[in-house]
Amino acid sequence: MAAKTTWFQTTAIDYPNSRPHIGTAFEKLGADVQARYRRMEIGEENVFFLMGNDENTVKVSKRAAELGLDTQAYCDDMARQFQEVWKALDISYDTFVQTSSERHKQCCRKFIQKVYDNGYIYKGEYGGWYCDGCEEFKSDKQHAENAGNCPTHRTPLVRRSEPCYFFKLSAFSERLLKHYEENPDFIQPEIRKNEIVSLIKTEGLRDINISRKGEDWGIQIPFDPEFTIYVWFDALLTYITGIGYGDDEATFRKYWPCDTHFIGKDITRFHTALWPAMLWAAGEEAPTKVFAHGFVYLKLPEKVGDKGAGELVKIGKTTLKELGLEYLAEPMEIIKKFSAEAFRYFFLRECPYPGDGDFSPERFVEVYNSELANNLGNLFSREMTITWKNFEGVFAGTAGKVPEAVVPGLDLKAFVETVRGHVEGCRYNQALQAIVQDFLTPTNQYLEANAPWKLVKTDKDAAKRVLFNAVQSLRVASILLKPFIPKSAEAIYTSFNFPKPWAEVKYADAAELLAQPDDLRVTAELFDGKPKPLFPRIG
RNA sequence: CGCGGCGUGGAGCAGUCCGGUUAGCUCGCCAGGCUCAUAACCUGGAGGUCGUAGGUUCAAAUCCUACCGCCGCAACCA
Repeated sequence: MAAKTTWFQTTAIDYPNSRPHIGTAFEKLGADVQARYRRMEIGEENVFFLMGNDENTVKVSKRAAELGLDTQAYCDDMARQFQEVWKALDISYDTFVQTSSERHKQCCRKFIQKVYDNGYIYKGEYGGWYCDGCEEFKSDKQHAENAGNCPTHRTPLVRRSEPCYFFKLSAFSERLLKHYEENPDFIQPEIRKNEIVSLIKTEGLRDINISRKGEDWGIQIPFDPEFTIYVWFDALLTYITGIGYGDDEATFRKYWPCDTHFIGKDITRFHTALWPAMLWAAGEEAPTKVFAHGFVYLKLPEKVGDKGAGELVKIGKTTLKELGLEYLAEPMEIIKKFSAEAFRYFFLRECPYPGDGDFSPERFVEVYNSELANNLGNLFSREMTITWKNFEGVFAGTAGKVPEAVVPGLDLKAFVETVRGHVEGCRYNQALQAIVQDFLTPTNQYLEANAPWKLVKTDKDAAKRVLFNAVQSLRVASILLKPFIPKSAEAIYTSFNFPKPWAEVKYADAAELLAQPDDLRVTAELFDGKPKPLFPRIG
């Protein structure tokens, strides 16, 4: 089988009816680590990371109307705000698609036309509970739970049916099940796959209504302009319009099929059932993998202990604002208060990407202080300082010398492979745990056991060797940490004259201890013989 | 019987799929050490009948059954 030499990944596109919160940030972070890792391994030019906003929904136009804004202007401003947050978090996306963009609309129409021409779309009638106030259909569940009334307007819902277009999703049940079976990694983690399989087996798939009538916001259906395209049918297409489907065939063919769609676990069924079916209906391949990550829940101290999902601004009956903690729902505030690197590290270390995780201010400080400040940051500081004090930052005579291993019993190659496996499997927390516990902590122990600050008084060369060896741990760790905390990792790596340029390091470079042509030396700028703390302690 | 997750020393977790060395790790706590370092780092210690009750087995946190408690999702909230 021909190996694909490119890597294409996406995150779910977000509704811009409110600003991004830590939950959405969590998804982008996990995806960003993967993109950065892939770029290290196969080169910048072969990786494409797509993100975007999902704007063609009635909710967005309503929100804009509430604010008295033009819908498009509102969308553009939200897109700007979203990207501001993603940039502050160092999310390294290559393109940001707005579904209200002309290119997306055109490509979308081409796609739906194709599906229509292929006979997978037919006209029918859709019936449901309708609210005149909301101008939308409510689910049977909402109808039942609110005694037949609209939950917001408190007026009776009326049974209404209207013509619409259906997509023949039901025609793909068998093919989907077969696809899951033949591609066991298609849906990750496995738990989500089991859910979908049992869902299809027990409930089957029904044809879905992919049109809305009489909306002025959205994408018109090319073969019947009275209708607009149902948001999901349009949103999913972002993943292909963003890489040129319908107008840049070469780029599209270079990257499709998608290597991984990163999504939240709640929208698994859209991505693993509807989406492949849509693609097949248009004669395209299904994506290679869909990774459904877990959610982050705010965990607040004491009585407020209620976990809030989704709308994170609301915790049970209390709002964050009332608690004076509103900044917690705003990634920007956390970044400003601490740092993007700290934000990245915390979520990636603390919350298992495949499962759910908690965010609490106390835990945030704890993880930051113990692992970033006390362990990694302090290790960096002590090595730099001793080296500077005793050798003016130069390890004279180490040119051509191969460093010795500092962690007893650790097979470096195997260790790097373990970390690599965790990264590729999106088990970021385990990757970080391994780096800290199995590598950085033992390096601190190595320094303690060999006490170069003492040894330097009796055997200066021996002390130099110890430090020279220990510096390698910083090199190895910085390479392994590059996808996670890019800026800090770079700061560590470039504090020495390691021969390989930072932009070119790969995970494989971390697996070997090699001699370098010049004497190793400290190149970082020091202040009074000390480096600037990488991670100042909090509190 | 809608679907799924969780319950392991004070807190947060790993281990459970493929039962078997003294049940690991982080934080906290106590006592030492060290003093190169961001009051950091290192060593040692106290603290757990692994939700409950049964069952299988030479042997169970790990497999089976029942029960209790907590939580999330349920087709446009990541």
